[in-house]
Amino acid sequence: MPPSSTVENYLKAIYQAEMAHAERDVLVPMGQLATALRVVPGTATTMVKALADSGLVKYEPYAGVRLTAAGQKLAALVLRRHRLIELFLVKVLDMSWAEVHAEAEHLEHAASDRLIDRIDAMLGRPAVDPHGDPIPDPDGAIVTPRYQSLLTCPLDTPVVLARVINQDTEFLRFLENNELTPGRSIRVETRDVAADHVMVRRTDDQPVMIGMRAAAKLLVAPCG
Amino acid sequence: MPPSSTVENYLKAIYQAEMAHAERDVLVPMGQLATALRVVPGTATTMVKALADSGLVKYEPYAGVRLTAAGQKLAALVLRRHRLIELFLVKVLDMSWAEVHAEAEHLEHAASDRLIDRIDAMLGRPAVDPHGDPIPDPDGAIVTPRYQSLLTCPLDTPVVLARVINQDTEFLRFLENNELTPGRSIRVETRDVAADHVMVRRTDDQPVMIGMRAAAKLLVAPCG
DNA sequence: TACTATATTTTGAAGAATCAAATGTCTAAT
DNA sequence: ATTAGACATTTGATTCTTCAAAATATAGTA
Repeated sequence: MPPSSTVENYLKAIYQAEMAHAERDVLVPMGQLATALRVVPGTATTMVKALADSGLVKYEPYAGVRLTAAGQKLAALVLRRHRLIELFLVKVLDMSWAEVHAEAEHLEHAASDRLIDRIDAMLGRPAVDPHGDPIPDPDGAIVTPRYQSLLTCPLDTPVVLARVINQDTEFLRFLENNELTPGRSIRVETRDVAADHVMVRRTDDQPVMIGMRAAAKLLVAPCG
Repeated sequence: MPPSSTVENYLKAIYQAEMAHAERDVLVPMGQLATALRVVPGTATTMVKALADSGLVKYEPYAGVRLTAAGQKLAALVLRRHRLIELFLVKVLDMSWAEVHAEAEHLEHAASDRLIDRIDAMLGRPAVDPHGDPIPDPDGAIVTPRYQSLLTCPLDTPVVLARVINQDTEFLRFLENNELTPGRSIRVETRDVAADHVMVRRTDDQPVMIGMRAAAKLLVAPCG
């Protein structure tokens, strides 16, 4: 039988936690996983042991969990569904950038491969979703460019906003209101570690001030 | 918390079983409900008792079950989601008439009111789905015209196909292949009870032969 | 090294939804 | 009025996912 949506959510969370690190072979600690899934730690332990029995993850007690190849593929396919749905909702149903994440969280478990392929075709086989997150292909393969963030990119150099790694509705609304959406050109004018902020200037010369925690979630590519 | 999809499915099944009768105040027998939901009878009994405790149905032991007003509303809203999704999949995603039912069975439990309203707006607040089933409004109100079927309509009189009460994929494919879809004009030429068939003629003069069981599932309205 | 703080696992229990099979009820025909 | 056969309910068990709280392991500090 197909994986339950609970299983899909665990795999997705592990996948995303692994991706948050540059190094390969990271182990996701149980506590972090439990927090991400909003369950108590014991629940995550129980569930991860079950996933390990199904061969979807490698579980190392007291150390953490890592996806197997099978688990990675399944997780990537969930992400594929999620991201195609998000883009579809924005492009076709004209929903807001900020609200589609929550909607896709539910629909990703209900949409058939058939439907997802239709959506994919209608959108012209897109490479990224509205947040700039890459969309895995039907085999689960995914290309994830390594971007710099607003914290690491060169100062006073035009860059293009490529990806936002934070699905929080309020944060996305803030970005939308300030025209800081993927595709936009900007440059970082100053960084003040003491004040914990980054000063960004848009092409229309409007300045936007962003806290460093938030700035780390905005990824940029060299201009051009 | 919102009703589980299991609860939604029970309510929907009861609603549809009630609708299958012309009389008001029918009691749906447990066996029929169990069959519709593909569970053993005992499961249906257990579940229906829980629904009764939530005030969604009236349960009469050994007699059957009936929706309360609250249950009716919830059921109608599930049907609303289901039918809008079906129509959307056909019109916007160009999916086949025959395949959207199964897809909608899953999506109906995952789509938010927000999304459903978007879809409704995009489709121009339609009154019926691709099978001619009426779409309840956002309050759960529904207008269900009483049609005649191919078994009861006058002979040799042009009528328009209004509704198909059977979601079986193979049957729908058969109808599609024979151009017997809602909106089409036809007339019934002969009925042969002994041979158990009805002979229908399309506007293009092509004859189609249909068994009586199937003919009962095709509802028609007077022409014009 | 011993200790403490933090993270993790274990244990026991719960609710939702299901099944198999035993039991009970109803109806209609003898 | 009895009873066979159909239908419905009950009982006991199972799977999945979760929690609370007790028990245990690990890592860092003194």
